[in-house]
Amino acid sequence: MDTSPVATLRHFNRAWSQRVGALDASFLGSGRPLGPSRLLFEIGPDGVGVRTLRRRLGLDSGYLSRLLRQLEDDGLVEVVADPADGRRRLATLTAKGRRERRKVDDRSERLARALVAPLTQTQRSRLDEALATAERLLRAATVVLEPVDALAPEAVAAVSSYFDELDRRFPGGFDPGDAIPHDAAGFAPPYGVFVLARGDDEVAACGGVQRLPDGVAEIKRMWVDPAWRGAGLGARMLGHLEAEAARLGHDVVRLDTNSTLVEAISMYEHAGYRSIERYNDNPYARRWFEKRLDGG
Amino acid sequence: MDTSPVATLRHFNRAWSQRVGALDASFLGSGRPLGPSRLLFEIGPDGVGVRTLRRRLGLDSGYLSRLLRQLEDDGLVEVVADPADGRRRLATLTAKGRRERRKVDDRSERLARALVAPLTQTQRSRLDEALATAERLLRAATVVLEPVDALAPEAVAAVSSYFDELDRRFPGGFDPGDAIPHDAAGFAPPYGVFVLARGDDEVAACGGVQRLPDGVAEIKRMWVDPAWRGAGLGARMLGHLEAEAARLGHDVVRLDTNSTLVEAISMYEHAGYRSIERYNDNPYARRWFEKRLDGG
DNA sequence: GCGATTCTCTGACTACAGTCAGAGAATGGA
DNA sequence: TCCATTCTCTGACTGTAGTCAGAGAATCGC
Repeated sequence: MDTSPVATLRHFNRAWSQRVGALDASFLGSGRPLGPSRLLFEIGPDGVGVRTLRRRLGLDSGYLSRLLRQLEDDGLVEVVADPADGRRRLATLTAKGRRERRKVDDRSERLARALVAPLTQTQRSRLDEALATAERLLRAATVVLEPVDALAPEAVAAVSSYFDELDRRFPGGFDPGDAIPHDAAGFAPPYGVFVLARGDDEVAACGGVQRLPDGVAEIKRMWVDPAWRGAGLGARMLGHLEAEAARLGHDVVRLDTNSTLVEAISMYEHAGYRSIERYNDNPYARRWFEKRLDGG
Repeated sequence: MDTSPVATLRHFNRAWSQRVGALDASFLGSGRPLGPSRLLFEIGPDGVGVRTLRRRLGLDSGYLSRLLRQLEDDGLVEVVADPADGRRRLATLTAKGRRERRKVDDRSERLARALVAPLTQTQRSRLDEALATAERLLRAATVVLEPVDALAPEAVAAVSSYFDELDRRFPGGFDPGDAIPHDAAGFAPPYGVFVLARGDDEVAACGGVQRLPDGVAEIKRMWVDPAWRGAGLGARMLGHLEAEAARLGHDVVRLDTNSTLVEAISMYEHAGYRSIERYNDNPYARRWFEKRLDGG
């Protein structure tokens, strides 16, 4: 039933935080409070902008500033102005900071190791698989879909990744031409929409709806980042775009695809799309699909 | 490899605490800090001893006392002296406290529900299964085995549960007679040992080693609590008892069992035991096994 | 019955996490 | 060039979590 995963989730949460919460508390063992330790981790070996840190850790700017100052006083990080924009500042680890970070890392690693030590090899693989599955699903569950301007930098980046993938997968490659600016007009309200799926501050998927000349809706540029595949994000995006199309007043959606994209084709068929005749002159398309939104 | 579950574990921990840590923080939404909220939960509908609370939550006695006082002032709990022992105190929820507890519970439930809401039914079941598997394995991994006196209350309770199970499973029932006090002598050092597996403050499994009249070691009273089965605890206990036998100077161990206990038999065979002739006059035994500890 | 022990409570702290308001430098757009 | 905005930092707070020492009542073991 529906209640089961919820109960399991809550139950698991208690068990987990009792046992493995120790992995966080391990930061404490380093003689440094949690805040600075997490920060040390998040800065990473290559340094990062203060602004990014603030967003990633969800900290108050004043608080973060003080934490950084503390680490700086201990000689673990260096904070310098961003040469590209004097308002921003960049934090990097010093040699001492990198050592310290490794120490905390080792500590956490040892704790994790000790935790699984009593398990047999088989049980460890089962645990590994279970946690990986759970994480993938949880990550996918917390992805949020939101409409954006098709020319917003993140949108452009996502579509470019999509085109790059097409170029790698199509036997003859793929030439986008001026597709991005050309699409943008079609994805703009009130006749279309472009949607980004965001998780962990990353773009996980994208897709858009536009109106074909004959008034029917078309779904285009649907793409899921490889790192996010296998958790039903494609189907969710598809459903979301269909709902958007319906909201825009359509009761039929179409889409085209290339025979190479077998996962996509099976997803469309699974979602109730049926094959139709060529409805456009897209030179890369080999298959055309249509779905009635009222369930017909 | 060995490193993989460790990496997954640590990775999962980050993802989990970022997303689902919200389930804890949800306590905060009740206008009450985490400490008192957790306490409200742990007291439960039936009330509980303060001492138990302290152990379960791992709190300082002074701190706990203050937390309880706070909840008492809010009219949520009542703390009264234990009639059986005037030093101890018992905490119970008032009607208002029960309402408040339910409110927090609902809140957490809703959050968990919202978390899995974007997933399809199939994905939810997969998540459910993955989390349940992970929890079972983690619980098993944190079980600790330790030698105890065979007449300690927990040991007696465990063996009694074992006998009860035999009585239910054997076609003709099982009569323990004076087995418990009789065993105790054999399990006592220096010739024997009795081991309890403890997890979550519960007894998860038990088992003992004693010396047969002919000088060979015998493993007896091995039992895993039904709630803890399916995570390899039996095999772990068996291995542990073999190691204990070796430590006591033996290089051969024997054990007997009833044909009804099929899981046990397959575990013994899997662990390298081979069937032998009857070596004792146990009226309930139908199968007898032996294993050389040096690997022969 | 008496001393040692167990159990809870009080007082006096400390450290950590985080918020809020506002100042000041750098930048971008009209 | 100037005004609004962005970004970081400082000062002044608040609340929560938790520790430590010790007092006082009840109980246990002899």
